Amino acid sequence: MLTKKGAATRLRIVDAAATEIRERGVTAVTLEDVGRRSATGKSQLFHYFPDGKEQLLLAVAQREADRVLEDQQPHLGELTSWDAWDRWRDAVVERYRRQGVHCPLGVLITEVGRHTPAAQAVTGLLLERWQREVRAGIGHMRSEGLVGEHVDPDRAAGAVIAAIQGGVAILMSTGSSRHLESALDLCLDYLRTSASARP
Amino acid sequence: MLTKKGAATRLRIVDAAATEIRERGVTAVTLEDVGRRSATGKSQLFHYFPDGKEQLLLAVAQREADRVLEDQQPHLGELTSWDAWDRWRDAVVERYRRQGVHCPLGVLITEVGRHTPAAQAVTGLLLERWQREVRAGIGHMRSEGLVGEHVDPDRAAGAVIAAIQGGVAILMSTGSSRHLESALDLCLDYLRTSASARP
DNA sequence: CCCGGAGTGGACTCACCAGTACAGTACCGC
DNA sequence: GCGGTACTGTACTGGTGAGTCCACTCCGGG
Repeated sequence: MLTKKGAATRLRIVDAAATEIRERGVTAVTLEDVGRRSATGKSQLFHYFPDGKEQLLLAVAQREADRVLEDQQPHLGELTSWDAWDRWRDAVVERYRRQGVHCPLGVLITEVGRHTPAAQAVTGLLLERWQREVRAGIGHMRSEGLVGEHVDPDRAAGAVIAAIQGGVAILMSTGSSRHLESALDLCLDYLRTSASARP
Repeated sequence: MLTKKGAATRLRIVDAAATEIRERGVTAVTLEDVGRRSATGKSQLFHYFPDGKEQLLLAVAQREADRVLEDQQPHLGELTSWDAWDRWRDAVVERYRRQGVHCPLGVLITEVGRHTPAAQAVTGLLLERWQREVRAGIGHMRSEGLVGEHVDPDRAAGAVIAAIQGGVAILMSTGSSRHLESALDLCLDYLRTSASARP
């Protein structure tokens, strides 16, 4: 009950919606805009997303969430040396700098996620996966003695994720990546110096 | 051209809008809701805010921005000892924990601020004022030798602000203040240990 | 007291947009 | 090729909400 053609159309709709939202924000985008961009109509849209706009937005959020982690690979998966951490740092900054003022996921969350548990779950899962990878990296560094014993990998990873989120939030509203860079650098500096600091 | 009575009504409208937005989000709130809550009507609303909803939202954003800093006082203004920093930390965490899932300012920014320069200026100014106060605190600690010479107060303050923003963003989408606390603690720990760390 | 403008009430317009109805067409299994 | 189901186009509906209009009241100054 979903032919190859149908799947392609569905994908085209999600893509179109994601692009429109990136460019003009959730509120401004109408289903007609999505239809125009994807060369479809309302009937297709409701055919593939019977619950309408909300369901479509959820699909878009899911897609954007996946993309967030994809864009950090392969660096995020192999945080096993300070060089690797620096490469990852640069990749994160670059990714968000390129994205600029538009944070599709953030907007979707504040817009859709507040009241629907499903959308909230998307963010929660993303944060969890993200934090797990960072934590693994910190754990590895610690086991090699490159990060102090007194550092709790989970809390530190949480702090790093928060630092990135905040930096991105500020980037979104000011257009400058300075805060993001400062925040990440402070975290990395903290980890680096922790090995020799008091326990 | 604005009697005492008029000023009171205007204030009542802004208050009502702010409360409604806190409770139900920007998109969900209609001018009728605001009217009902403030015991006014559309005519008053447009009397005091000729440019309609956008102007009202801007006034609300302004008000919320002021409140953000107010709520951190007096701690924010006197970051002159580690005890004071800890009190401030607790005040920030408490403030946002109480605010919970609703970040009126954040929502207003993502909603209004993206395209209107005026709203963007509100955020920009808030961040600037905030960062200046934190920077002053770090500068003071450094001049007393409690923070390392190699720490750049401006960058560190930027990182602290970003950490808070990110912690709050995560608090908003997950309901847990753990990330906010971890992020702030990491920053404070960084500052504390910087005095004895390698330059 | 009375006049002008600030302040107020509420009905009305108008546009917009999510969602629906129902038509027709393309594709797949048999 | 044939039947049914997946797919697609389009016109329509119904509700909603921003912004307008105008008649009215209140209040302070002269």
